Amino acid sequence: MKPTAYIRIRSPHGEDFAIGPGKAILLEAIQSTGSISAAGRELNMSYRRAWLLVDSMNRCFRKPLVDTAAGGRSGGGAHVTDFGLDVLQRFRAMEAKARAAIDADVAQLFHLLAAKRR
Amino acid sequence: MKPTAYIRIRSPHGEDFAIGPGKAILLEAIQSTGSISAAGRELNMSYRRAWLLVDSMNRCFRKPLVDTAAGGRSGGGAHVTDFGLDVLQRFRAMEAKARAAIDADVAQLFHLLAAKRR
DNA sequence: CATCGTTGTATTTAATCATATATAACAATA
DNA sequence: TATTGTTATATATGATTAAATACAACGATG
Repeated sequence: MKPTAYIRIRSPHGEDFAIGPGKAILLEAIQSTGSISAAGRELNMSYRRAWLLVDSMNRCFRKPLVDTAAGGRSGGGAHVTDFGLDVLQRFRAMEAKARAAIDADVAQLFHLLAAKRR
Repeated sequence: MKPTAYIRIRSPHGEDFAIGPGKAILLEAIQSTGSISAAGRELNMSYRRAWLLVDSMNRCFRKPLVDTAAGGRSGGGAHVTDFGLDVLQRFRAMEAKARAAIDADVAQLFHLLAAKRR
């Protein structure tokens, strides 16, 4: 297993991060499942935790990344807004660029890491 | 205040990170103070926490990044090894490269963030 | 050999975070 | 209007993490 470089963007105000690897995955799970609770189940996290992450994202950015609706035949649901999709794509693009920029360095650093846990 | 992109390197084995922004700052504080406890005081963290971070680094890598000595006139101390300095410089270089690679994207993303906390 | 401040470790206490559980509001549909 | 599964929220319990405290070992020096 290769070492991995993670990047995350801290909001200029507040304490929490605007977006990172975990929130990106959650957005993608909401996209594919159509609800916060289903996404939470898929990612093995409690509904509360998933909701909290969504709420944090929606509050960090100018506009909601996820729109929600309670009620209806299927109980309701959630979907990633166009704005949310834009942010997600930007984040993934940034990840890719950062990774490409330090790929060789990560490989070198790998050789400095201990072979086994100790 | 501008939003900041953080990168950290996860060790290929184990759960903890090999190095990240916090450990880099700690290494620099050990460099300038000559001891783990003084570095901890400078960074407003408990000695235990600072020691735990140092121990984690030393175990993640092939060789110690910090050498320690107990006893002596001044009680003892710690210093960043040549190997540790190499790792630190590599990390700072990776940070700089990653930052340069996504600098423009971070600036754009800034405009998508909420102006005030909400 | 007594002193010094640090390292390394253990133990206890406090604080924080995560999970589990419960429940009201919701709105489309049969 | 009864049913449905979700959203949104509150509360309580458990788990995890962090801090506070204590103390033995260390070794150069006077």
